[in-house]
Amino acid sequence: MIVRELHEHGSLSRSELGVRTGLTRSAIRVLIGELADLHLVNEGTSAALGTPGRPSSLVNPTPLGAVVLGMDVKVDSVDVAAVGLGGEILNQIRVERPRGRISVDRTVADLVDLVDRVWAITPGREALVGIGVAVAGLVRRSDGLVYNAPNLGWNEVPFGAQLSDALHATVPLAVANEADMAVLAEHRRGAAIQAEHVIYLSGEVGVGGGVIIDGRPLTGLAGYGGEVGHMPVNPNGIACRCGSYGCWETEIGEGALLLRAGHRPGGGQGEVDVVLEEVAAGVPEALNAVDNVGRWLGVGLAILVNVFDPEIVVLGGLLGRLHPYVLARVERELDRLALRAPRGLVRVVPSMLGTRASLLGAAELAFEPMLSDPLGWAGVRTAAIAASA
Amino acid sequence: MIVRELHEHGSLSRSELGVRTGLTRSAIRVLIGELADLHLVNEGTSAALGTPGRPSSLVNPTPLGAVVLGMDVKVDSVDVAAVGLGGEILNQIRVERPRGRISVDRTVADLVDLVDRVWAITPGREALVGIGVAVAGLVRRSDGLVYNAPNLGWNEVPFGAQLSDALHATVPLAVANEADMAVLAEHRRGAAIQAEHVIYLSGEVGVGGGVIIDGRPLTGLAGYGGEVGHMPVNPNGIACRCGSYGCWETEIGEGALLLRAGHRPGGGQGEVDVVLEEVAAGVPEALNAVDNVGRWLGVGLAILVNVFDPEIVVLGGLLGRLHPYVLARVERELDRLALRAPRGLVRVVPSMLGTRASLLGAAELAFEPMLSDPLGWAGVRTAAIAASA
DNA sequence: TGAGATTTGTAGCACTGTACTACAAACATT
DNA sequence: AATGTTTGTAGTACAGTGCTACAAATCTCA
Repeated sequence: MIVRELHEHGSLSRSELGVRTGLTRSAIRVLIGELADLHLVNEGTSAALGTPGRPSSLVNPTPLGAVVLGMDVKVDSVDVAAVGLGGEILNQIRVERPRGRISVDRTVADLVDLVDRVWAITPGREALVGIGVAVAGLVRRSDGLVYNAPNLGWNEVPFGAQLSDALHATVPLAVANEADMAVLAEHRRGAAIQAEHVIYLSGEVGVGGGVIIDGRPLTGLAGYGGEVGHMPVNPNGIACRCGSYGCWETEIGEGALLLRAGHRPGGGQGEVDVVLEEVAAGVPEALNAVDNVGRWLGVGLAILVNVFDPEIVVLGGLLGRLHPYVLARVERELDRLALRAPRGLVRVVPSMLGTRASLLGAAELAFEPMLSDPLGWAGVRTAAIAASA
Repeated sequence: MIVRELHEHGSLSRSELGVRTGLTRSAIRVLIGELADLHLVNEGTSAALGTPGRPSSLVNPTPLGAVVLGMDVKVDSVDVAAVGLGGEILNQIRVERPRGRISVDRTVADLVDLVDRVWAITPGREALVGIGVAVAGLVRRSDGLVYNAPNLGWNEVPFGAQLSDALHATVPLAVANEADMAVLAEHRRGAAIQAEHVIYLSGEVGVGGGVIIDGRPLTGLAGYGGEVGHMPVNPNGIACRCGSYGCWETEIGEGALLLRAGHRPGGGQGEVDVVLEEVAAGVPEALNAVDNVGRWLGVGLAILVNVFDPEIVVLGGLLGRLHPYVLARVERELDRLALRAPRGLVRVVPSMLGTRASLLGAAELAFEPMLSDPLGWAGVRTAAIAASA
């Protein structure tokens, strides 16, 4: 509990830790001592004052006491970052890659290369406790199988196993869906801090979704949960590349926006930028395209608001950029279509972490095994080092 | 953990309890002793044999060691039952009531009356540990406020407080949505035992939904979660009595079925029975009506399957009765509209508990405070008795 | 039919983790 | 400078669980 509080909230005084965990000063003292011995926390000077009484000493998470690798396989880029305890990005390196089919082997090789480059400039390699990878596709959590990733052209790829082998990983490696990771990051360090019921929508090429319920991520049976992009919302809708019809993505995705705005759908980021400029300039076709996105965004969100009774909806990626232009229309559709009871409790806000959300979320996922049992984890690590010596 | 295992699973041998809880024989022994002193459990004769070794003695939950009242406020009936630890219904009494606006005061009075009648034939009143009430409407969990219950004509009624006062309740009273309770019961004692990811659909007059994720009920921020009946699924759909348009309920609810089958929508159970007979007899209009329900059931379930990645969908109420007639069409729509990954994992089955599901679920909810801390709860009760003496 | 194997319950002891208490330290207030 | 407040420290006590040895109850096999 202590390590988790410090990791998620940042430095806290001993007394604040006592209040948050419910432990007494005695217990806090013993535990902080153990964690300090493991270099997971360190005690700083007294906290800020202003109140009577002896000032409480500040307990900090030691960034280099536990380090993870976060990775993000996006449609047009790949990111690797080393992240320290407390969530600080130690170093991050990105490579841009062309859109379209990109082989698994090539991706694994790129990631291995980026990892080498990150370690070259990052201390604390021996403190590595986990690896997390966000992928824009459907991922089976148990083994990191990528069931399919249309934007990458992958189908049933044992990506987790392949990457773990290539990295000669000696720590847990977890693969998960991009939006699931983004909502985790926004929940802990972004726009949804302190919200326990969060819906996140990522509008990249496709539309992904991530959900936090009661503070816990929704994964579903196998890890395919939260896939809202392919909810059938329009029975009269067009065919979707997923094989279905009238998917939400066909109405609010990048392609739908570009098409309705009179641009070629495959244009990518550059073309989207043009549309956004046109919107700002008041070009009717662009305004109309954005309005259509707003309308269908509202329809789909009405479903999700009824189903989840969330307190906040976070719009990321393209949808985050569109937030100022579509908010009014979205709110109107929600008023019209969602049940009044849950509708009254929800706010729709843009992402705070932007494109880094899924990368940071992958890092958070990588911390989980250690956070759930820091002492046990450290014990195992110490034993392994002792055995190898 | 021990009391919960025994309550949810039924009698278990000591050694089975050890395996399930991870406790050693020593710990089990001490704890069983304490629980036996509180009359929550009792030890029976040796379990069935066939294996070598000393036979393990069987531990039973004592039905009268902890008793709850479960209540169910339905559209055309009200139920009250006394339920013992282990889930056994000790006594249940129902009164039928005409459909339509029924006043809150009248309902409270009916419930108080039924409670008196149940206690008159039920021993163990002093073992009461909680009261749970299922209501066909939107309920705020924190205080039992019924935000609205269209079939009862209630709006923003402080039902929980009112009922608790009228009963002079000295134990926790919780009010919750009918379908949320039904899924709880189906999960613990019905069609979805051992499934950790469950979607339940109740088709009564309206369409309600309940969801279990990772073995835990989805409530949402205030308790309004799981309200799938008013998901907007048909943008071209008709106005719904909730004020929105194209709600799922307008396509798969009782009214939609009756209307399309050429019967008057307000006909109630009797009229539904006629339609089902017509379906069995092969009347084209009725078959067509059922097919339409199947189609839209599939569309909405495709949404839910994508969002939740469940392992089982349980159909209750009217939809449960329709299950054999609509299953094929539902499966076909799922194949067409849902993502292949989660779609492949899900089964669609009828309810096992039928009309008693929400009543049993309400009882389960009532057990929760005691189950989360049986010893503490018993301590409080003992102290209260001592103080009153 | 009886000896050994197997599994379980019992009893006592040890260990771990946390709370409790008293006291010292560091600050604000007056 | 005295007093009150809050926090850290140290020692002790207590509760809960695991461990070990032993007894009890059954099955298996010669």
